[in-house]
Amino acid sequence: MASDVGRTKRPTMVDVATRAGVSLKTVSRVVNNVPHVQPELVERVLAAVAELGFRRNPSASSLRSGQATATIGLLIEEIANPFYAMIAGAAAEVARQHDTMLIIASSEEDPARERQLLRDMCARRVDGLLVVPAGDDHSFLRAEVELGTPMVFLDRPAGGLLADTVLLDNRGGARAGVRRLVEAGHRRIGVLLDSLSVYTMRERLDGAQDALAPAGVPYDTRLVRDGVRDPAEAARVVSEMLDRPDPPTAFFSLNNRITLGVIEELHRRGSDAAVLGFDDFDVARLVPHPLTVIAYDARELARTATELLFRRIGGDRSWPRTVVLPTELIARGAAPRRAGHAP
Amino acid sequence: MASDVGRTKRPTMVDVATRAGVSLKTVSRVVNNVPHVQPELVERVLAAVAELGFRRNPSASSLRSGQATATIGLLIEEIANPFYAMIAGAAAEVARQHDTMLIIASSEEDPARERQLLRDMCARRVDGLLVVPAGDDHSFLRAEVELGTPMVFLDRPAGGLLADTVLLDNRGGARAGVRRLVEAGHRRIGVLLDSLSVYTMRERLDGAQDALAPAGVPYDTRLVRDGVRDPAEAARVVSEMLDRPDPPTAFFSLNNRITLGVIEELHRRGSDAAVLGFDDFDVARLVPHPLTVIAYDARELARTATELLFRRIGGDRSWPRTVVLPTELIARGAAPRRAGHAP
DNA sequence: TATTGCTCGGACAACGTTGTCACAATAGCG
DNA sequence: CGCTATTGTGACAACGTTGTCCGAGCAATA
Repeated sequence: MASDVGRTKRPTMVDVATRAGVSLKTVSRVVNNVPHVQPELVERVLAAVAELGFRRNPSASSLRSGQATATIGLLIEEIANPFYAMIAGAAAEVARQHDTMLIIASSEEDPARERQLLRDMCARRVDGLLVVPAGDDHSFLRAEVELGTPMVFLDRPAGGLLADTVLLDNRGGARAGVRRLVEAGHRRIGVLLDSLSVYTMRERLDGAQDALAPAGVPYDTRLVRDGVRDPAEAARVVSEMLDRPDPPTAFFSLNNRITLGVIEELHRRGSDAAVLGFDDFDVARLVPHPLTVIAYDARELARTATELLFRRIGGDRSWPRTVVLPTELIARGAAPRRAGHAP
Repeated sequence: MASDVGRTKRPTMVDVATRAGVSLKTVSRVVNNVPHVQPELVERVLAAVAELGFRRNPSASSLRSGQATATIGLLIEEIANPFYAMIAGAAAEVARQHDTMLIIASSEEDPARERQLLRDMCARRVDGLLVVPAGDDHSFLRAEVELGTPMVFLDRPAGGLLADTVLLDNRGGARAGVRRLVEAGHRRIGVLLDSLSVYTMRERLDGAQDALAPAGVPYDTRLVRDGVRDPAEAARVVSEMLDRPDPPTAFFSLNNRITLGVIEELHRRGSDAAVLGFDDFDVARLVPHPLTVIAYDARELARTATELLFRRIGGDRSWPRTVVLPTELIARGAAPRRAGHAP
């Protein structure tokens, strides 16, 4: 009589049990695929589950069992950035293969926010955490790690915490790219970068210096410009450098947003300065200027990190490891008009 | 004595209560900011919380209170796609303003997977759901909606379900763009699109037809090509159309991936056919060919939808509404060389 | 047929939190 | 000074699920 009153609440296992005429525990067993339940009962339970539209309450489940929420967290800087979008896509794909949901949170480069978000995700009992660090102190996570939440850092190393890390060979890539510029005869190379406070930028700049020194090319700080936030700013800086008495014959841009601005300005002026850019981008081959990019596989970066994370979740207790993925030099853009450099 | 044994478990409110010398309930009150607790006790509890590193277990919390997990779900097609990345970014931003986490799941255009993911997110008791539909039947969500999970659909309408929806004016945008082509004298316009099974593509094609008919331009099905999946395929189709006896003098590309291929091929051939593309993209102004794009604000789309969702979560029970956001025509790319069309 | 061994169902408690209710302590009033 | 309001605190149960344990049922064997 009263059984169908109050259609407002979600069905529970008790409802299913009543409907199927079995005990609560039997429903639990069926739902959790525990073997040795009579096939006939299994069928009755499944029928009841379907009829009532029952779905297990994961809060109750993970509260009782104390384990697994089938969720991993990904902390990045900004999801709208294509680089992180690719990271997220690859991580989601691997997560899916493990029947796991992915929670994505953006730190917006703010260490305080990063801290809060990471704590929040831990409080949600995620099974594991993928982190592109924003701050440089992650010792506050040590307690969580000891409590058993596996973590893998990617793209940048963690600060003050021994943990699995997957990085790109920023330094080696920059070194190889700049070496090629130097070998092509360039001796004045303008370098534009976003912010030296970011690990990857420092590595890339170090790589550039690595390549300059052995070739006897002086490191001219007037040709290195920090704080270039967007394409417009990059264009301005390029313009300014080209107006100097001895303008650069080549530019090294440390990320792809900057590369766009550099190319735009060079194209506008009809300059034939060489451009080397860190980060490939999908329309690179369409740009109206010859361009060499230091490319890497962001998806592979995320895939490697996520697989490592799942190994940890699966119980791998070996010593934390650091993986460094290679970069690759690729020539892109319009064919060079003819590489003639200023004297 | 035994109180500090087993440092392996997370501290609970009971631990905090013991430490602070108050009752469990008082801890709960402090943690939940319930007023009328003696300031001194609040302080003691907070101190204990800090010392033990306590964080509330959200599983237990939401199990008991039956409400709010401070999480919303976003279902999209593929997170690595820049369009969806922007959607996700804007949604995450609004979610953050509401102290809410965002779970992102990708349907990969698979209705079965969409269904499973949506159910899964509902089972997780998300506070609300943002959905870019992949399938065309969402009646299976009716039960969830009635159970009180608010949902907002965006970019495409839901099938078989009355729900809040935020769309772009695909049809109007396409109409305006094609009208401009027609007014410029084009009478043979090649149309390239991804798949007619997608709502937005159908709308855009309809919009194109809307513009052709009143101008007396015949709708030539030989100039409409479905199933153009990637830039390479688009380039092939363009090449083929240009080799016809009466080649198109303009192309309308229904998404930006196609636009890239179209432009690449036109540029390669040195053709000056006009290009109209749906979707703006960040390097559009760099492309070596004049180009008009039908642009829209994807972030605004997501923002509107997410804000609507939070209004629902906040208790707005008004009749479901549909919002249509405008598009805009923008001229991009290299300046036209001189618009001379074939006779 | 009695005994053993094995399978499988069900009663019960527990996970960590919060809502309900009742009680203690204090203040306000006649 | 005793009575009621008001405020602050705690005992208890409950959320929905799962682990433990016991015992009923049944087949195989002596």
